[in-house]
Amino acid sequence: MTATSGRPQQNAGRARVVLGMVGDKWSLLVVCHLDQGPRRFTELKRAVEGISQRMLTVTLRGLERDGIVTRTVHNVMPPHVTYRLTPMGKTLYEATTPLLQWTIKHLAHIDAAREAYDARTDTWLAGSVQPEH
Amino acid sequence: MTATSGRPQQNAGRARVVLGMVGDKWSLLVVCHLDQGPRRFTELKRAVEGISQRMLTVTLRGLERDGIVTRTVHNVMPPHVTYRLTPMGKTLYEATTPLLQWTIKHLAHIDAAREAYDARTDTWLAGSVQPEH
DNA sequence: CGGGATCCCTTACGATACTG
DNA sequence: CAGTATCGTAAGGGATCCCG
Repeated sequence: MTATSGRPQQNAGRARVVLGMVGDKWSLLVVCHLDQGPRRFTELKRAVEGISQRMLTVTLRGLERDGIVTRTVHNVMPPHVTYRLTPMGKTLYEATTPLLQWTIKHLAHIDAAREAYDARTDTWLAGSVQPEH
Repeated sequence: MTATSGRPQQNAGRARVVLGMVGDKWSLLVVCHLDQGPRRFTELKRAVEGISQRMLTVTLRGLERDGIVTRTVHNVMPPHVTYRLTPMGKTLYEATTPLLQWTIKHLAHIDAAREAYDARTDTWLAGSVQPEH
């Protein structure tokens, strides 16, 4: 048997839960940065390149709801809010490590596979359609 | 340092690649089933509950393009096509194992966190609006 | 500073019908 | 059997404005 026991249906079903949590565009990015230590909203906004303010809010709310991060509000002016990983959040990030490692290891191979596939596909298209007269 | 070395920006950037591959609704499900051995199109269709014929095709094409599965056509009538994991596909699935394990371990805690969060949120909403009558 | 509310566009996805 | 083609809907996500 493989490392994960049980029927594939079960495994995969569970997998959907994690993917629902960190499978989106930004969650893992944010978790990754929070693994470095607590961060404030604007710090994250700057650190996570390309994220919009709206998506940072949405992402953080989702992570908070799932118990991955905690949100701490210090009632001062101007507002001061810090986000940090929960212990569970820490373990979640650690659990993604093999996947990170895998990606780094296979990145070149993946790119090659894609180019090869696209080249095949493009050729078929070019060959099936007659260049107009 | 954590298990993954390098700057978070790098790690997370790589993570996006894997998530782009298996972060969608069906890919990991399909990979999971193919880990059991080669399968035919209709076998997968039946095995992966709820997947539409269209999404199975789309998913398989994507996995094929990324070098995760191979598609083998036997030219007979009726058509006979088998899909199987590539060696790289095997290792990808293995790399997801910790995440599966993590999910199984923390599922109850996640549900609890969600309910607690939702309860808090609902209370706030209920408190701000007066019950009519 | 740390958001919420709104608008709008692009994808992902599902249902259905047709085909070699 | 193993798809392709087409359509409609829902969700994801970005840009912008506003507010305590």
